[in-house]
Amino acid sequence: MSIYDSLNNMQQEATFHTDGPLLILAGAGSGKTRVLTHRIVYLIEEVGVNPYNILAITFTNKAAGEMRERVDQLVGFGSEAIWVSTFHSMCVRILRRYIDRLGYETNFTIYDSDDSKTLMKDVCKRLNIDTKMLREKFILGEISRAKDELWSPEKMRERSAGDFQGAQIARCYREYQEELKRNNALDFDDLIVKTIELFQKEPEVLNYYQERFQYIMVDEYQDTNTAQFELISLLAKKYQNLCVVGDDDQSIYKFRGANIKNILNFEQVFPNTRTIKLEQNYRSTKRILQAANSVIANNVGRKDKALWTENDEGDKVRFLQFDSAYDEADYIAHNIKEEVMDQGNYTYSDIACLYRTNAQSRLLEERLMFLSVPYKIVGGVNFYQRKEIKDLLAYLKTVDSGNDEIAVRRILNVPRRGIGATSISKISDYAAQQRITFFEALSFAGDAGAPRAQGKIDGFIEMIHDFRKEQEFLSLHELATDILEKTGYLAALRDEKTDEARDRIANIEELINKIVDYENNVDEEEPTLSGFLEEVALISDLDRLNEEDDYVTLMTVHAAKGLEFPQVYLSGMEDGLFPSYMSITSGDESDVEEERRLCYVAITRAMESLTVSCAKSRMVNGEWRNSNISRFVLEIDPEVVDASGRGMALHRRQVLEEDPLSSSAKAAFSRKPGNYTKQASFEHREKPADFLASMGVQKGMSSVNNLEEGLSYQVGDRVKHIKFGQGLVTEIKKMPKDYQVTVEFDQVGVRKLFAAFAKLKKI
DNA sequence: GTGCCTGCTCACGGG
DNA sequence: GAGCAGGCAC
Repeated sequence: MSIYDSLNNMQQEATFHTDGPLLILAGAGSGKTRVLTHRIVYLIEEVGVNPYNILAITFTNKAAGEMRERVDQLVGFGSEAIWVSTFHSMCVRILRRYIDRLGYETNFTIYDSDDSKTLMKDVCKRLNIDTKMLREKFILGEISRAKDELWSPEKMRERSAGDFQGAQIARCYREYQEELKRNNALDFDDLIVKTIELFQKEPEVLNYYQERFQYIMVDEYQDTNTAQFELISLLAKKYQNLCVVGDDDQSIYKFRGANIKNILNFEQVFPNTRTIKLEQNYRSTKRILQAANSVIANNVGRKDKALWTENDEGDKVRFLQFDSAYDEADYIAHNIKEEVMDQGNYTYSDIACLYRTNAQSRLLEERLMFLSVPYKIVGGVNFYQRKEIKDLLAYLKTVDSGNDEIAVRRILNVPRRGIGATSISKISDYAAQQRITFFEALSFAGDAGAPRAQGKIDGFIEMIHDFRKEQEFLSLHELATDILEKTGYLAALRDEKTDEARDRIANIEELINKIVDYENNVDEEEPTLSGFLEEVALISDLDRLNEEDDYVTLMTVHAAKGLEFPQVYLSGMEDGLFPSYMSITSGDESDVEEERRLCYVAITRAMESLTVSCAKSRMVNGEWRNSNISRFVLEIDPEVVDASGRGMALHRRQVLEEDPLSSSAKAAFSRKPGNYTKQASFEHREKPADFLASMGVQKGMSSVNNLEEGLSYQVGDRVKHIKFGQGLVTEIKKMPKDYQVTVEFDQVGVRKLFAAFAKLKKI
């Protein structure tokens, strides 16, 4: 009896085929992750491959985390030597080591799309391009496409001969790359492109990694683009031990340059490829699989295949149409609570709510929170795009290295120091002229033509230098806290005394918590500022720590790829939302086909129970929009659909009776989005006086003594937190400048908080 | 240089 | 609905 006995014939064949190129065409739920992980074990234990020589690439951080876990469980000793990572994090790791050979410093920063946009704005200004006519976003999109295809600015210029707009974009591209380099920064696409450049320019570096990664596996292969394919080809060229796993029906990243030819032409590029098809589904009931199959069958451009299962028939797919998106969200939240609390059929973590766009999470969040149903939103870059978070990160980046102009400029006058836009742009031009960094140029504000600002700027420079010195004896979260205090950033927010400012403070607190999490969980080396910044640059979801907690998962269908849940709610199934308006009106039927594949992915996430819902009317961009039932819903084989549900009207009455906030709840729905601060809004509503009092108490706290007096609670007390709700204080630990309070919250479990930030209030 | 108001634009997905 | 650029008054 071996661990491989549990695999079916095809799975075994894939597992045991270790030498030479291997293409696994794996349908949804056909156990491809099992094959990949077992294959890794087989390589190590039977073939005798050193774990150090294995590379496994996944598409999302979540997938990488899950694969890592499964591999660790199966392999045991030595598994940590295996590289399991996303394309992007693999490239970061390589570039941190060798990018100096391309003339960058190894402590480069990574620009997110907002940073890129800011930079492009500058570039356009410099090139006299009217961004009303030619939008930055459009230019960046074109540049990104060029990078996906590995076109240099030069190549782009050649290709756009005779095309005025194309030529302009090519100019922007060149200028943009120069600016990035001057800032010692890379954007997301550059991570891939520069790694390829490195490999092409430095054969011995390539050789090193070819020797290192003798066995390479790529998951979600259908979503790789040309650049990623080139990268893998380079790495696998020497040993040819490349195993890719993909499913053309689940290709959902065409918008990002995914090139389906990478699958279709694999056998040509890698001769002697062995191709194995996995067609038995182990995940879903027959009816769910039938629903998925009947939808995807409507795609014309696809390889015909037959996914089948030996699983039970299962329940029919439930379909419900509601009057409004409020009703829909409300129903889902109630239904989840009922399933878990009353019927005990499922735990919260068995359940996922999927939707097409991130914006749809707001209503669900609101209702789940109201019913105290624990939930977590996966993905959604919201948190790290918030102004206050970006500000604090910009401070940390500047302290870490002044090279990143975008970061320095972001905070030079935040909070206000009387350094205006005119001075900033003069210094920026001067820096470009002198070929020095913006931060260096700050010392020459006079020469740059802004002599009057020099005094204020010197104060800023000195402050940054002070923080750099402090770094030596402060931990990261202490440094962050110190920055917030000394710059007056927090004080400015506290003085505002608006709901919005309080939300921002809560978000900052969340970031501090994340820093502490990082400090506690970084295993390889010492926690460093650069290390933390690197992590947040690539990971949008640091919250992987509470994995054992029981919560409902909310995410977009894109984010759900590769995952499975016993019970799935698929909401917002309306024409114009899913499939998106853009795909319907583009005139290109293949756009709708990509949406249909996305729908196929959504349906195949469900193992036992699938509820599909839509709303007749929904608030979109400030106005009510009426929609029809999604064409995809109508494509589901009627045999497997139960559309008799009419619980919504009944249910609504019930809600009005038991929900004292329901009138104001509607108003609350229209509050600004804030995945991380919603509870705060409700808390304000309930006890504004308490909340204000706790804000006031915090204001004067700067020294430990003050603070000690200011702590209105002790171990054993029940306290209330604006975000996490109520809980029990289990420990108070004295820290150099603050107290660390451990609280067991009723809803979110144990959290360690800092007294100066956590506005804990005794109840 | 700052703060406030207005009008415009964008509303799909990921690292 | 919300963020942002541009215009304007101070």
